[in-house]
Amino acid sequence: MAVTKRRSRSVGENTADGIRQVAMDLFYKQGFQATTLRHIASRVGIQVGSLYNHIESKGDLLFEIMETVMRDLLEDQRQVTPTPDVVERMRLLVYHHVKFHGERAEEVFIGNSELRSLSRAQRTRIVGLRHDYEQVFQNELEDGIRQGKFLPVDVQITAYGIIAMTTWVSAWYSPRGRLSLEDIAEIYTAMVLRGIWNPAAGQLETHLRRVERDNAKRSVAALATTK
Amino acid sequence: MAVTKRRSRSVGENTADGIRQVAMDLFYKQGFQATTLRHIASRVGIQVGSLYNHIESKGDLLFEIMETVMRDLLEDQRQVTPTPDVVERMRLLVYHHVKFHGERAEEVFIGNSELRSLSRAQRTRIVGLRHDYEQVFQNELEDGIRQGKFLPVDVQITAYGIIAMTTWVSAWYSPRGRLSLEDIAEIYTAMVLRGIWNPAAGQLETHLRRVERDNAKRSVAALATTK
DNA sequence: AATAAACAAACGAACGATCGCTCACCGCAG
DNA sequence: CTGCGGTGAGCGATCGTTCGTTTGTTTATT
Repeated sequence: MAVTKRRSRSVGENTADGIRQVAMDLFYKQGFQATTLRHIASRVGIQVGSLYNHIESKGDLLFEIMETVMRDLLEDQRQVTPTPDVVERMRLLVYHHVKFHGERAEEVFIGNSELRSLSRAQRTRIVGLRHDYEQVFQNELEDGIRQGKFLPVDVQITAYGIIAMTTWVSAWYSPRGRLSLEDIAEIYTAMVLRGIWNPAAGQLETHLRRVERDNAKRSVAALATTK
Repeated sequence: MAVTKRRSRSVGENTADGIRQVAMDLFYKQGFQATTLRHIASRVGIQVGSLYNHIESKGDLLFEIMETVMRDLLEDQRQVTPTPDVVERMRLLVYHHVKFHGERAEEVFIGNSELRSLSRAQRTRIVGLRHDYEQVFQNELEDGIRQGKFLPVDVQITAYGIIAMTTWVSAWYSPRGRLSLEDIAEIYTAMVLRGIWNPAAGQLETHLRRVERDNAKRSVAALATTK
């Protein structure tokens, strides 16, 4: 059986994709600056110089990863915005945000921690996308306040808080953890809505019935085991 | 007027403190890996080699900064824990957390973003301190739930959320911003307490009266200007 | 079908720059 | 005159990047 000295073109599906995959993993685990092109190349199974057949530069590789995830995040958000009811819309915004940040934790974490490693132009681009994304939360808050469904909170600070709380999921979530991503998403969804809900607009609980039941079950179980 | 070739010992109060100050600023703005000892030395006004009269190594400099801020944070937290009422205690925990993270945004931001740059032993130490700090939030949540004041939420996920939301203040807060740090702290305090408050325990508003009034004022003003 | 030209992609050595860190030396304050 | 805290040169390592060369495969020509 002859050992092919050079990988056949059809064997390894796509070297460029492999590079991005490996880079994502290493950027996530070690950070951008601490990750070496030689390390990436080694994991891909090629030499350093060969990377440049597929990438423009190390910085460009980072930018590509960050732009891709931000675009996908905005795309995911757009699926929610047509929802007619503002409460349900906000609920879905939070829910989708948590799910996205759990499912694509690596990319999203890089996007949130490596802004500094981008060039000025690249950073401007990414920050712009992030701003568009955050603006949707602020707009929905304003809409809910105008309708009397939400308390007259400060929309900017509140939006920052909601996004920060749910974005941090990407830093600790593990698929092998105690709770499913859907559980976590519903916990935060309920917490957020309760935090901004205007009691004068009636009962919030109809929006959250399933969450209530699940939380109660879990809490009882937890208290039982820790006692 | 004679130019002193070498800085007098009494002029610059303390070189070691200056190094820590400069390092903190640069680690905050550029990240640890991207910050050069030559850059630090230049800003301090000395040569690279002279740094080693005051520091053990670059990595040790980072660790010192992170350990100091974590110790101070825990110290700040301990001032709150004797508060008898669990609701007021939680309120103060959040309030203090926000204020600390605004006032010492640079250090705290470094502590949250440069864990990867520490050695294994150093990281273990810092993560341990962080765990102790977070555990207090979980304990207070459990206490409040047991007393029926808080809803039976998942204490771990909820604590993570509260801490994440309020820690992120360190990433965007500016003393020259629209709101004072006290305003921001009260906004998040109210949001958190509403998010976990058990309606069966009565009205929460007595705990938040001042916040309500301020928020309402601000919101009316905001709507008036954006219309 | 056999051959040749074209091409994409990998190799491997090297470049210049820069990094953290060391060290022999020195000058001023106490 | 002792020693703390500077200087400034330089060490070895490593970084991102470049480039001439080689290799396997595809496409075109005979």
